[in-house]
Amino acid sequence: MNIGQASKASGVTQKMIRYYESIGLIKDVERSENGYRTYAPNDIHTLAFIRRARHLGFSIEQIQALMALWRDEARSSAEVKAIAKIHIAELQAKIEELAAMQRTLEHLVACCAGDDRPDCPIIDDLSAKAEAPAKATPARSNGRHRAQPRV
Amino acid sequence: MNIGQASKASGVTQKMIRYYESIGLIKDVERSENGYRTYAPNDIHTLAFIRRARHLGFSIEQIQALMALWRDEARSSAEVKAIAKIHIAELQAKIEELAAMQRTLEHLVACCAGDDRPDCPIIDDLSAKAEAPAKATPARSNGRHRAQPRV
DNA sequence: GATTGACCTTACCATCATGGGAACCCCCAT
DNA sequence: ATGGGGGTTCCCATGATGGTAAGGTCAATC
Repeated sequence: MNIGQASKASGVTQKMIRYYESIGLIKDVERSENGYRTYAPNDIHTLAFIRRARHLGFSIEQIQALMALWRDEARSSAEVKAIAKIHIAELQAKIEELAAMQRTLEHLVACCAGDDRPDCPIIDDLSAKAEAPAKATPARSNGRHRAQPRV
Repeated sequence: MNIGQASKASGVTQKMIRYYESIGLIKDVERSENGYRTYAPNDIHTLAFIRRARHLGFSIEQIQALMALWRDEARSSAEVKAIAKIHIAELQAKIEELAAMQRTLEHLVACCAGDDRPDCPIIDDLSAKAEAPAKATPARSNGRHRAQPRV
């Protein structure tokens, strides 16, 4: 099975299949005489595993660990669970970060008339020089740790 | 005021100040004879604006639009509000995507014994070949549009 | 006057996972 | 032999950020 077939069967793009091979996430696959990569059903299975793990937001590094456990007959489910729990915590952190932004914005939007006049609490907030906190949403610990968050 | 002072005063790293200049988000600033960038209080204000907008998760492109409105005396608050609403929707979409991952993972983790034995529903799910959906979380439309989500 | 150290400059590389495209090779059918 | 639909490698781009190296500048201290 060539890479095009493997891509369709696994749902992973050809581009990414080659990338996963190049970074060692999957082993270098057999080549036929013309240099084409040749995939066995087992390889497709592996690729689909990766696709599903990516779909759940696992990083390549985490997937590497998961695949090692997958192959390991003597694994303990505790190890797998630990990785999953870490990822859940990562997702939770990210969600909270985004939700905090959203909350602030919702508040500002609610305060903004949204008409033809230039007066705008959103702009005011962004251009504010360390004003006193608003009374409507008091002392809410919204975990601002990074000044420049990666979004 | 040199870039170091400007960085401290605005909370934007020197690196990012130069970057913002290079991409045209802020105008090329005055240079003193030795080639050092020189910042006026107004520039600091602009940088702080950018920092706060980034903190709310606005993209550089959106910030460009927000800053144009900020400078525009004849702006309508509706224009600002529109940008903010778009961003709120983006945040919402992202949050839902992550929450869907989290929900699935929570379910799998709850099903996993997490002991010394290798049997693991998490691994089983990842390596599954298009099984029937679980009954515990039925037919939930969790918006899976991208096969390989950017997380 | 010379050295030190804090500051500034540009330029390049790395991140993370992914897509796009060019230039080229291979195979099969018309 | 020509065309088309595979495949291959290599380079570049994304977005926003950090790191580092090699060098210029300045003020203070020895």
